Amino acid sequence: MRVSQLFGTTLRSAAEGELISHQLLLRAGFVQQLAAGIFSYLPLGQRSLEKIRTILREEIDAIGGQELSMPVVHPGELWQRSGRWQKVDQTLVRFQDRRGRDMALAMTHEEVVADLTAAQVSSYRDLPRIVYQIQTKFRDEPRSRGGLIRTREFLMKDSYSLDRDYQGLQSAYRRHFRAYFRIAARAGLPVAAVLSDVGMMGGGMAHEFMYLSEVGEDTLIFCPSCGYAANQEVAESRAEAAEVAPMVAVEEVPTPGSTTVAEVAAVLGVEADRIAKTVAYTAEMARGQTGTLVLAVVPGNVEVNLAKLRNVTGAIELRVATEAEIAAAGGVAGYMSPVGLDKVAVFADDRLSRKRNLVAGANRAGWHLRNFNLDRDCPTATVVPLASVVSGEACVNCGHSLELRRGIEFGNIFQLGTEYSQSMGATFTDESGHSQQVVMGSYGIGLGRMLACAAEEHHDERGLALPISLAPYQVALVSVGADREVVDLAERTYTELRGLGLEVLWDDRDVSPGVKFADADLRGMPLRVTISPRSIKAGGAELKRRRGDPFTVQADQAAASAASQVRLMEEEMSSWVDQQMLPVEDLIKNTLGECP
RNA sequence: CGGGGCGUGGUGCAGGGGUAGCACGCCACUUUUGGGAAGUGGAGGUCGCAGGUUCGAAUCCUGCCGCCCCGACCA
Repeated sequence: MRVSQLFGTTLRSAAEGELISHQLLLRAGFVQQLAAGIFSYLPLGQRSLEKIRTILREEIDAIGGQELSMPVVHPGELWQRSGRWQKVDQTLVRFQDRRGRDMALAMTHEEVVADLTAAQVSSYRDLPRIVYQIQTKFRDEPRSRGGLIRTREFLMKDSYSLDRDYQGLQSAYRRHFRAYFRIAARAGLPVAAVLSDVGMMGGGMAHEFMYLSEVGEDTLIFCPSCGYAANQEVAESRAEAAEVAPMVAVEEVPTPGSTTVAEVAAVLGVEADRIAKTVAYTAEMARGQTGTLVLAVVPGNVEVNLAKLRNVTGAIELRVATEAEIAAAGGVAGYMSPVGLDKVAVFADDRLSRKRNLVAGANRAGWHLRNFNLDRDCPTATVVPLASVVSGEACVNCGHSLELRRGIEFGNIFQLGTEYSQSMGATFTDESGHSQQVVMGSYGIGLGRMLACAAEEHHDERGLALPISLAPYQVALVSVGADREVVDLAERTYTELRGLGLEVLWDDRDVSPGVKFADADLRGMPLRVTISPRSIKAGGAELKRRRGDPFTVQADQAAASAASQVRLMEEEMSSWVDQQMLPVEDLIKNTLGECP
């Protein structure tokens, strides 16, 4: 491709966006935004995306995946059958066709896969199978973020495993686990697998693959000693020993004006963790239904974990209750506790049941209670882990002190089980002639996000520095000036490079050399071949890696040398991948157990 | 949805009741050609939208819309 013919230009500056990946992808002319969270991919971005597609196809094919393609528009009836029509909030875009039928834009494809399976699979001989597609999803996120990190319309590789039993599911899960590490490594991304919430997918175990980054939106809990890794949404810590002090009678104490944990702690002279903090939420149990009040009680030094609360309440949406809602239930904002509020569902963090004689609200303005004991004073509470794990708490497995990191979710894997098979009637006949439900797994990777992560990981002050596996072109050919000799050699080298099967972007524009170099760097071209009066005088052509030192090769060897440089970079990449894969088998054994 | 910020040529910005400006980019010609060249000439803007105030609105007022950032959600 000649730059003079390329659709799309580089920009000197970009105002939009905080994230470096967002800015660079805009400036390098990879993407252009159409609306909030909706992007076009320009030819350069499209080529990088195509490389990602190829990696995904190769790796999912390698574990037995078969590519297919499913619709973007689904009949609402399908989602009604699975129950998600009611469960999922506005993230699922609903509309009606001309006949007034409910329709939905695909945000994921479990329903459709299960529906396909119902028709295509009928015998145990038809299992196991893995099917996948690389296709557009639309999720009307409340807020898109960080350029390509979170968009509303995005490309996703989604695969689905179909098995006759849970042992088969384990095997498919494991193969995806391994493949995801390879996929990330081939994109130059170091990732960690963490236990995760199943969210709207339902089902059993789930892992997220996280690219560790300070700009990540997720908080992750790691144990440096035993390798425990979990998203904070589901992370657990080891329980402290129960206190043995005798329970003392409850006593009301005045705390006028003290409505926060810090204020109450100061007034009463206790530590924050000696306070039972009560937070009221309004829980929406189904779409369109009026909310009901639920109380979450946690130690004053930690936060209520909404993912955990959502799971334990079964709510589809939770928001902090208003003062009016609290008052309607008999509570007083700032002085709340579950004591005496019989009609409200109460969920309490298990840490509280091991503590004795705490401070709690008195449900009376200006007053708190001393000597609150969860078991005695609120026996109706559901006691579960409800608070977020914080840095320094003890690992559930080994007791070592836990650490917090930030990460961007690049992919996830879910063990779904038979939930969708059941609602769509995906069954098969086993050897004994009995009908069984197909056991499903679901596995996603966002392509645009993967590109954004790669840009976060691989850049410098000059621009992108994508790994050769993702760069839109392997070689930037830069011709300097319009001398006959230069143009002839450039023309010849361009032809030869392409003849050798290399992807070349020739900057043949009539602009100054500085512009060409700056653009090649900004676009992150892995290898630069410069042909100029100076390089010819020095013996031929100059080769330079994106972050390496330049060297000169003979004119008639320019293409061949460039080709061997490219091959070298590809080999380096693949040995890096091998190195990344070294610990993975042990990791699988440790996190998923011995292979079934 | 709550909070904050911003909407002015392609891009980045200034202006703040009376002529719409700057830089980069773009077009033409000339001179240039190793790290975002120089000169000359030129094209390009319903100042987000609607209403209002005013002799007069990009500017003031009201409402709406859009985008970015922070929170609740996700690949």
